[in-house]
Amino acid sequence: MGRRSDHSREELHDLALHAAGRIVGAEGIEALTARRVASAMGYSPGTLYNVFADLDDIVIQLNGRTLDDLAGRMAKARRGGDPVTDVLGLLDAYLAFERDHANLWSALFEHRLSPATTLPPWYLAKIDSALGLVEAALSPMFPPARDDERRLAARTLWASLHGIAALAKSGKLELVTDETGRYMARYMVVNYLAGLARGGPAPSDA
Amino acid sequence: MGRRSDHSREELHDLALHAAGRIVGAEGIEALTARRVASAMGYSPGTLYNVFADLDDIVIQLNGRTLDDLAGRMAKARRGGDPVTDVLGLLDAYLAFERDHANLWSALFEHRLSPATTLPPWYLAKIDSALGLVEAALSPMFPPARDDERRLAARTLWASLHGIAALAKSGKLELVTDETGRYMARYMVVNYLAGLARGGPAPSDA
DNA sequence: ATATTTTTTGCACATTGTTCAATTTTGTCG
DNA sequence: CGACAAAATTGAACAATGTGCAAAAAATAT
Repeated sequence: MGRRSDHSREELHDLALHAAGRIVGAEGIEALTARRVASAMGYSPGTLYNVFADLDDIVIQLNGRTLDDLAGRMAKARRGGDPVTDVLGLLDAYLAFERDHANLWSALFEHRLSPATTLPPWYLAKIDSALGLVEAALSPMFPPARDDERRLAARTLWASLHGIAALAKSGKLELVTDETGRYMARYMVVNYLAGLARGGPAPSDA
Repeated sequence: MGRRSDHSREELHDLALHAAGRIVGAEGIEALTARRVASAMGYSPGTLYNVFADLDDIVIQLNGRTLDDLAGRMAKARRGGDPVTDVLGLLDAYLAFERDHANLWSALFEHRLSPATTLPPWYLAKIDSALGLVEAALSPMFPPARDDERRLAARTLWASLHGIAALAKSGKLELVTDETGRYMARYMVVNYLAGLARGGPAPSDA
């Protein structure tokens, strides 16, 4: 059949991402197939390949939107100026998002790009934007001259929290309660920041 | 064609896991298909399903062996009695394993079990065994009456290090050097343990 | 020898991502 | 208004996947 003028290219793009988001949100990323997205938007599979390079492209763009939503939620967390309190606030926002959009959050990490390809710059910029919130919360702990270390400290913290959340969800830690994951994350934040506050030397390279 | 007596069931089991390990080690877990494993061991795909429940079963058993190797390597790390030094030693062993067996290490975490199924107990026991090394290194910091907290502290640390290693490898942190991941992990260990040593109260539930 | 049990096979089947010639609609120009 | 060109949409194709299963063959038991 032929061309329709039901939707512009941009509308198709949006339609597909919304359909993909609904599918992933409801059934997880393994339920996301080209045929399902196409049928959910009332088009044929081939049409998707006019708008996206491939399925990976769709996943990355969907994840980009999820990152925006996550960062938006974290940005709403209250900031009082105390690093520990503020980071714990960001953590709560993060965990709330994970709870409310478990499958979309999982998709952020379950997607693996084909080897020797790197994430697009606009995607890394979104990660940076969320990381900026953590960096800001940490700023009272670092003199302005040391914002390279602050950057590294924020990334280290973020990655650690991700590890706790990821392993907790994957059932690889034999946690007793669902609350244990949150407790571990808070435990980590409190102690890591206490160590930072103590202000010892950076680890040597022994 | 009919039955052969080339290999016993146990030998088939071993043959398959060795073939799977070679494939994953060389090309990553996405290269692991039933047909490839079967052909690598000189049997037909159907035979695999006499010995394993399905492909997931093969992956889990392969990962079990990888966990054994990883724990074995970590167990060889020197222990002097100082928690920081000992944990950094375990970390080095862990990172060396990751470097030397990148694809097998990735398979440990890239495999996702189908929803509503949990990891087999013998697999969780292997994780526990590796975690025990971290717990042991932490023991000088906790009175014997507090080994529940020591257990939690070790799990928190392990999960954090996993997060750093995983995000570093996935390219989601814009790290400058390959060494940056190791540096972040050490930074995390030093500060987290310094916070623990300070011995403040456990985080409240604000 | 005959019968039974156990293995192994290879062909199915459904499903996947992706490509592409054919088809149909839209837009343009005479 | 009619003819032609451009664009978009399709559905059928292809190769590959995990997995099931009836048939076939070999080993074992009687």
